Amino acid sequence: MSMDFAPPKYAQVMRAIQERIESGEYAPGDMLPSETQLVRELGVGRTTVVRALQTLAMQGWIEREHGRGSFVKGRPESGADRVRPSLSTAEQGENADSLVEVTRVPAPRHVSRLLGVAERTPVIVRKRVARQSGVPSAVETVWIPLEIAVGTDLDKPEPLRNGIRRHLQAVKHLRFDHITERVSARRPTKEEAELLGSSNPVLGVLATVHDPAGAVLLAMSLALPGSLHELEDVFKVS
Amino acid sequence: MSMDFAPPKYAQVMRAIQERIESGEYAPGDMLPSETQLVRELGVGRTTVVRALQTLAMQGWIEREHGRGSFVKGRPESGADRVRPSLSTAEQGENADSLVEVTRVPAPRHVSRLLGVAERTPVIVRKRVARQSGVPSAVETVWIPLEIAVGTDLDKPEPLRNGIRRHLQAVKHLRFDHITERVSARRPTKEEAELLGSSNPVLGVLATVHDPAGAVLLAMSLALPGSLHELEDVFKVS
DNA sequence: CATAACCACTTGTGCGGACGAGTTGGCGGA
DNA sequence: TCCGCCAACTCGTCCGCACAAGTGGTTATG
Repeated sequence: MSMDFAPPKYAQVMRAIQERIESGEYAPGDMLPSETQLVRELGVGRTTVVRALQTLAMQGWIEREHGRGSFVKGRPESGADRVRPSLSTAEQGENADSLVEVTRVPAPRHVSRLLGVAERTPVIVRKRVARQSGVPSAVETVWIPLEIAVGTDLDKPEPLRNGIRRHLQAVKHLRFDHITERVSARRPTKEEAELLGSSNPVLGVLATVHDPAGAVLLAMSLALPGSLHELEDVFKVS
Repeated sequence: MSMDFAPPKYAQVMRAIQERIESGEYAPGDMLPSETQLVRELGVGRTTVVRALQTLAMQGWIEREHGRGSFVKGRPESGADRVRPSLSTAEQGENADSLVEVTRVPAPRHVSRLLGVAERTPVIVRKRVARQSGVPSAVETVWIPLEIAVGTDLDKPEPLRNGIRRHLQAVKHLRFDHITERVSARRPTKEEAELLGSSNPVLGVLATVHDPAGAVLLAMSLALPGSLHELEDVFKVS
């Protein structure tokens, strides 16, 4: 009668141990019960316990030392995902305020390079201003090839409430697979300076969005005022 | 007689399959031999084959589909490690040309924050200029607490041939565990502008280096001219 | 002809047992 | 006292077997 969908036992063992770590019952540095003890306590085979422990070790929850035991390390840090400005730009919903203009122009040289099309091929440009509590905090310029934009609302001057990624996903089933992003420092262009209300240095982000096959779906150029944005990153040495 | 150090069998199975993928014998999309076939071919138990295949799947070499088979995906991409300017600064060897000055000064406010010491605590400052084919490409200012610098050559105005990390490792057995890095855009300071020969916008990098316990070993502030540096990053969506 | 049952294949999970090897502490002999 | 050996513990690997469950093609049935 019951749905009776049981996760595999080794996963249950993992969960049990993770919960004890998170609750503090097993503190960092503590030795875990030995495999044999866990077998008795949990009523499963050693194969199962070992599989659970080895997976936890791979994920960084515990450390295993041959001949000594298994030791708690703590909840693994997720690698502290960096903030990805281009990803926010792809996700962010638009409103009448943020959308500056939508035009169709021949692709300038640097954009045609990013999109992999011939120079001066017509492309759609969506220009937007992101604001934080009213203050302009970024100018986002998105370049979309016509083949991609056709049949969507990307070339229409109305705000996309759900953002670019969700719109393309819903209307044309296009999947954003990965993004390459290049960050530098530069002066804002004249237009960016006007929209931002300042010509102080900006972080210039150039990004291309790719589908699973690696083809470029669209490109974007962001101007983030240096006084408002810091991109933080934590990483292990060697 | 022989050293006769044999890696575990499951690792040998993994290697065998990886090699066949890299050689092209198994092309992306191909179905791998079934577990039973591998058992017969390689003369090991199914447990061993399964462990190898499941590990390969976790690492992204292959995909496994219940009831259908295992399929080649290809060599997993390493996540395309981003360039870490602060890491280069820690590793880079110095020479008479690059070292600008080594002084002892009271920590200014923002540095004392980074180092977690009281304002105006004396600290060592090493200032260097990185060059690429003669052109100044970065100004690197490193701030080191006295406790760390004592007993090392960090407070001496001679170039450290092997770089800061290796020097601290060799002399005081201090291990660099992780680094947090914050990137922004700003104008260079007057001194940076002089050393760089330009006052165009720079990427400003503030970084702190931590030991395994999380304690701050040193801090650094880098000025990378925007016209010379792009930080590239590739990442998966969602 | 459409459908259902069946079969041969695949991977997923689980058990018990076995042996190897590293670690630790205690016990006895020198 | 000091040192070496050994037993008892730990994890690492491997095996054979078993059964569940998903997939795809063939065959029997209505």
